Amino acid sequence: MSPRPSKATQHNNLQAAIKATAWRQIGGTGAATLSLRAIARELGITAPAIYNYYADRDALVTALIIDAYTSFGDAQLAAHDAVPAADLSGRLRATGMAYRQWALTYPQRYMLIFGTPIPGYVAPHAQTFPAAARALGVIVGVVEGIRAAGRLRVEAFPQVMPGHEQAFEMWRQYAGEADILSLSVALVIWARVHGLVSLEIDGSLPPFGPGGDALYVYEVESIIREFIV
Amino acid sequence: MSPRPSKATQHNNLQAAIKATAWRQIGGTGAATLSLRAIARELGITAPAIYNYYADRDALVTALIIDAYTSFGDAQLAAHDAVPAADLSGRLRATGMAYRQWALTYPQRYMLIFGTPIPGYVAPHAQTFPAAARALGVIVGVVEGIRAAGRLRVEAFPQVMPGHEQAFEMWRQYAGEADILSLSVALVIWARVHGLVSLEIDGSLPPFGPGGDALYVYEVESIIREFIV
DNA sequence: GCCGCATATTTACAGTGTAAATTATTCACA
DNA sequence: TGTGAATAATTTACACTGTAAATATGCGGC
Repeated sequence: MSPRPSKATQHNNLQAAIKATAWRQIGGTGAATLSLRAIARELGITAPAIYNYYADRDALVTALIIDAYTSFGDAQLAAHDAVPAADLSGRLRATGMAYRQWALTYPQRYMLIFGTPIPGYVAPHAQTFPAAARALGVIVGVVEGIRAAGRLRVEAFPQVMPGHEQAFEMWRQYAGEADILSLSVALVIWARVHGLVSLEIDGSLPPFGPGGDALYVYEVESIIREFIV
Repeated sequence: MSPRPSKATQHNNLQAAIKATAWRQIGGTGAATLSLRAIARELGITAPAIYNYYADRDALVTALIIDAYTSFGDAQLAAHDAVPAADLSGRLRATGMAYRQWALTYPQRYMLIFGTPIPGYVAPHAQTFPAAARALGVIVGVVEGIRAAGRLRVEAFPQVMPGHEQAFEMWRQYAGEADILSLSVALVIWARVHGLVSLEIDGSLPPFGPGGDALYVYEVESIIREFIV
């Protein structure tokens, strides 16, 4: 085989094909067993060829994580937009339910985002942050909407440690203007749904109710009752 | 070097030494980069020698997870026993705070338990369950104490899906007698603290309050207010 | 004294990511 | 149109990984 294939036999977009194949393998055996050589094998090329498109395996994983966040954000935005802005609790409920639904539909993507799928890999927050903020910013926006309407119930809610407000500045930049209180409350809501969902995906939770989602529904309703006045 | 070292130069307890070395490496570079060969190198033996003590790498990891759960359980029990049984909210607060404290003290152990540290490794729940139930059973016991005192506030709390009660039978067996409602409530409490702690360990949360623990304290107090009447 | 078991070593194999050198194709410009 | 540079792949090589198989040595019991 010639070192450089003629344009006819060449993948028109190898960069995308590599990512697509990676997703297929992740969907099968999980993100942990992702292998550059296996991807290359499936694409009929050799492993080092991938280095023309991704600096190393970590760069590929980072691209996958960003894709996953984008897919996640799409689901969040769709749920958000399906409810009229006036229905504050409806939007919180819709985005909350969509959070779990997306995670259960794409458990591998969820673990790719929130787990530590690859040995030695640490997510470069600087690169993934925009996509992450877009996705998680939806809930932030919902909470901000509640606060702007004067219906956010919080008393003595803790404030971020002095000197660490900068962590929230990035959020504002990517997720739209939002009060620091809204951001803080959104964080704790995020933590609650994330806790339940990650345990469920891990198989540590038995299903509740006839649909298996009763515990999650209970928690979402509990969040609505606690934070919306 | 002789295939079998004379008893003088031999480790008196190689099984334990292997585990200890593994812990040291995990404490350094994290659980992801754990390597049998590196452990052997550090102990001055060859890698296959480890197979005399652990069937394969997964078996070693499983032993480490059980150890981590045991350490975790010790911390939970210590916090539990430090508060008199009559102080229901005090016990819930103490175990809740100890949960985060242990996780921040041993983040690698926490990730070993709740993450997916090794490629292709899936925790054999059947083996880890006893140690896990001992640790997580402390909160179950606290909630059961609240319920037995008639001070558990729940309304319309969801019930486990019909046919899945068996998942709770195991809990009862290892974590002591407890009402199925107490187990269910303990699960959702567990999910809440786990959500916050895992995000904090992941670096996704900025510190709150002067001590950095204000958001967690807020959540624990919120749990106490919500579930104790 | 010898046999057998336990405990290691050596060797080997199939993987992995990735660096370096090489080669063929394609494109831009004189 | 021809030539040189850039591009996109190859082959080769290295240092790892877990682990299976065969082998050798130390030690305790008959």
